[in-house]
Amino acid sequence: MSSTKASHVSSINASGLEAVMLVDKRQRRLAAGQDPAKRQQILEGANRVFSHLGFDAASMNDITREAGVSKGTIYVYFDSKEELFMELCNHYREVLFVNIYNFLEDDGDLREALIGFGSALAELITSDVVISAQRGVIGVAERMPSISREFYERGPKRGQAKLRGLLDRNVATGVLDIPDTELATYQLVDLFMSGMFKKRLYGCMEGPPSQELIRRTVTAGVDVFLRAYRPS
Amino acid sequence: MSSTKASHVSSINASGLEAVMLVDKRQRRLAAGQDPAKRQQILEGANRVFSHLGFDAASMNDITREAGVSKGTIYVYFDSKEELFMELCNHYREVLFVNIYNFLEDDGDLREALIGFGSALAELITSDVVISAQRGVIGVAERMPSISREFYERGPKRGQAKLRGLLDRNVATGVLDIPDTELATYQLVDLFMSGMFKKRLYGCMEGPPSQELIRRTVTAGVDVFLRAYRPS
Amino acid sequence: MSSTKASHVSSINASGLEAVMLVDKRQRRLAAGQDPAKRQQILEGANRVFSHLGFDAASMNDITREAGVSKGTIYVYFDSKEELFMELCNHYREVLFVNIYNFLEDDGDLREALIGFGSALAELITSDVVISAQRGVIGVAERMPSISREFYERGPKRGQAKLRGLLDRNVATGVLDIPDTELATYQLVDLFMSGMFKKRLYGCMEGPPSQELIRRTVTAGVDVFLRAYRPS
Amino acid sequence: MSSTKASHVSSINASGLEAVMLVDKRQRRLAAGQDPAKRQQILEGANRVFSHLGFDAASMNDITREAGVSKGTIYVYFDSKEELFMELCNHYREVLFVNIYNFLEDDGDLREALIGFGSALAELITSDVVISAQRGVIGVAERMPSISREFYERGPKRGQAKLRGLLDRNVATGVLDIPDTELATYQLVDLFMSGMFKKRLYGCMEGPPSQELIRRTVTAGVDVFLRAYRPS
DNA sequence: GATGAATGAGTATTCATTCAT
DNA sequence: TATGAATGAATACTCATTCAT
Repeated sequence: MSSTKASHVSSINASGLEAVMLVDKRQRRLAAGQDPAKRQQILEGANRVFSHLGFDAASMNDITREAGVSKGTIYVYFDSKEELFMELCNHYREVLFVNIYNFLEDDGDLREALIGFGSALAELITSDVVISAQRGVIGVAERMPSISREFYERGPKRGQAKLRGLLDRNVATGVLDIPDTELATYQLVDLFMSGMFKKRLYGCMEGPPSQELIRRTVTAGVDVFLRAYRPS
Repeated sequence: MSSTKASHVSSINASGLEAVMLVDKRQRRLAAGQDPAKRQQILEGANRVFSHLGFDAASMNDITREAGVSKGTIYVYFDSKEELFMELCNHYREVLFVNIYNFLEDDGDLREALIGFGSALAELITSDVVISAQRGVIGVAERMPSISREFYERGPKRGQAKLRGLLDRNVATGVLDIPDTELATYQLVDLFMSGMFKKRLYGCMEGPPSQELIRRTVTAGVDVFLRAYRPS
Repeated sequence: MSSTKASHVSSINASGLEAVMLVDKRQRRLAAGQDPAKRQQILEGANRVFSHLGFDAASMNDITREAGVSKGTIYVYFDSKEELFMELCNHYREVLFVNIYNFLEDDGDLREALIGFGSALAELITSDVVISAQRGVIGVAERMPSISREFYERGPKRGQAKLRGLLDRNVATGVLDIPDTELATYQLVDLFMSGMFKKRLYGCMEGPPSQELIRRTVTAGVDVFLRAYRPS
Repeated sequence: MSSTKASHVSSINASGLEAVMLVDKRQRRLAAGQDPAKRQQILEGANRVFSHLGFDAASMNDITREAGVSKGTIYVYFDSKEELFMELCNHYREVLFVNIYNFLEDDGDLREALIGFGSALAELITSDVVISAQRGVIGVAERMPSISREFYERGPKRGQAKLRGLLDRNVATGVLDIPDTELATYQLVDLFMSGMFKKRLYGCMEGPPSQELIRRTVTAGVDVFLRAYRPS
């Protein structure tokens, strides 16, 4: 299962995004700034550059080179470097988190469901792509608060809500005994990646954690959670 | 006790740092780059600017203006913008974390000790100063990994080690039953500030959390931890 | 003959260099840093500024203003101020010395040939353009020895070699009796411009010497040389 | 004889300049900017720095360090960096050329006298100290023409006059047959150091020429001169 | 519509000069 | 009087943005 997810993260660029490229090639020419394939091409180049360098150190020339489009063209699609960055964040947020919530639909065993979702989430959030994105977004949080806020609210927070729904349902059926499910959700998500998230963010863990480490951490986290919140 | 600490964080600038400024004014003049008061003045200005703008967007001119010193003077005290930033990180790390570990020396009630330490740590880490510092450091992690890594290793990681000592001692005496205390330490620290840390980092929580919210979150976290790891 | 050359030196900027500017204007646009006219424009501005101020005192802003190009453009054509200066030296060396050696091909009367070549060389070397270049190059000789060395080796030294060839041929045919033609060549070149070169270099002679003065000095020098080295 | 001169050049700093330091130590304190020893100390430091770096690249801090005086003190003795440089040039010109004309007083053999004087002059002018000074002076000739002009007029030119006197006397007595002794003087001086002066100035000859090379060059030059101007 | 050469305000850093001690 | 810390204008160089082609 988590091996399925593994391909999820790493193939984001290839599959998740190209869907948008199904352009109607019949029309002779697209209006300025209207070709989704070109837009996509720019976003992908920008992503590679911003990921490696961060917002400030990335130059529009770098992006130009990486995307294979001219400077002028970029400015037709995006008003400024800042807007390009914001759109990039929005874009990836949509794409990355789109499939992750399926794990929560399952009505099978609670522990299994939590471990499955937790593993997928932990893998995604500690992946190179997402760590870079988070760093970029956190780095400009002070200057462009809306970007990072939105990133969080539409990304992690939405996951939180879905997860909370699952917990609520289990509280209702008496499987769990949780006084404050909002707080418990935060706790559970943190427990999913204890010892991995911060290390990754600060660069103290070189690459993404192994499947095995993720599985071990998530399992331990879920068990702590269940021992604490299962009715005695 | 934690209320004592509360003043600790918010008065860092006023109390913690000015101690150094008690310079013997009798001596003729201080050597170039040797006046601690001036050094402090520069660090404080730099802190304000870096906090608001991040490393890249902050200009030395901004810092000059904010610190009220001339450009030349800054370069007498710090070799470069980068060094100034690193020194700032080191400085605050030293000052901020210096007193926090006292809570772990207590040999009183375990739950009380954890709640005391957790509250102090959560307050510190979600404070404006420290959030800004973390953002700055995370923002440049891709390009200057040594800075952020060092920040983590000398800050959070050191706290982790101290806390783990306490857990180990309680496992030895049979008060706790923990298979992997390293992992458990990470879990506990995350539980201290579930729902607060990320929100703060991403700018989704405007100011620092209230004393009351901290206390509530920490207590809930500690209780989850103890329920999960207390021998049945 | 030397009057033909006279126009050579003073019209260098107008004629010698603009030849390159005959660009085919049909092509769409020239690649960055590839337009010879613009390159020339920058070199001419730089020449004016470096000539008046020397390498260090000349600022890139001055050159920007004088050349009528933007700073960015200069940096597309030349990597640095230093490189611009070196290219300028190379450029003028090539252009200025290109036609001077024709006088040495002549197989007419030796005295006439020496006077013709000496006049052309003296006029060139004491011209405003070349005096400025030499000053610039000598001024940085201590710090950037490669520039000035190259200037000498590709400029004066090469002329020396050609001239020595002529002397060698005349020694072989018994027209001259010279024990050391290398030294004799240096002597002859110095005799060409005795009393003019140093005065010009040190700024003691305001403008370039008159045609008449050059002719007189060169003739006298050649006669000294021939009296000394003609077989008795 | 030329070995005596050799020590002349290399001991300039030690002997020639300290004479000025014979200060009357009885007076309690010297007026600001009036202590010749301190002035000398500054000039020596400045000389070392300007020689190695040239006018522009030399910083007042370098001079401060090298001279062992404070910045303020330098500005008491010299109004500006520029004035310091000018004074330095004047100073060294006086000292260096002061003893060289003794060779011209001799009323012995003409050839011997010319070789003696020529050797001393060539050694002096191609010495490290004087080459550095000339480079410095030539490098700023465009911006500060008075400095370099004065350097030439009081240095080389004055020597020229003395030498011309000797030639004139020999023309009067029929030993030489020279139509234009002014020009002949320039020719003779150039012949003294053919192949050495320019090479040294442009940095194509690493250190000062050997005694042997000087002797050889001067002798050859004098012989050319005499063959050309001795009455047949 | 797409291009990329040109622009010039902005950057970090240096250094001649001043002036409080 | 001598000092050297402080100043801030000036420097070489970069890069987001524009606009002629």
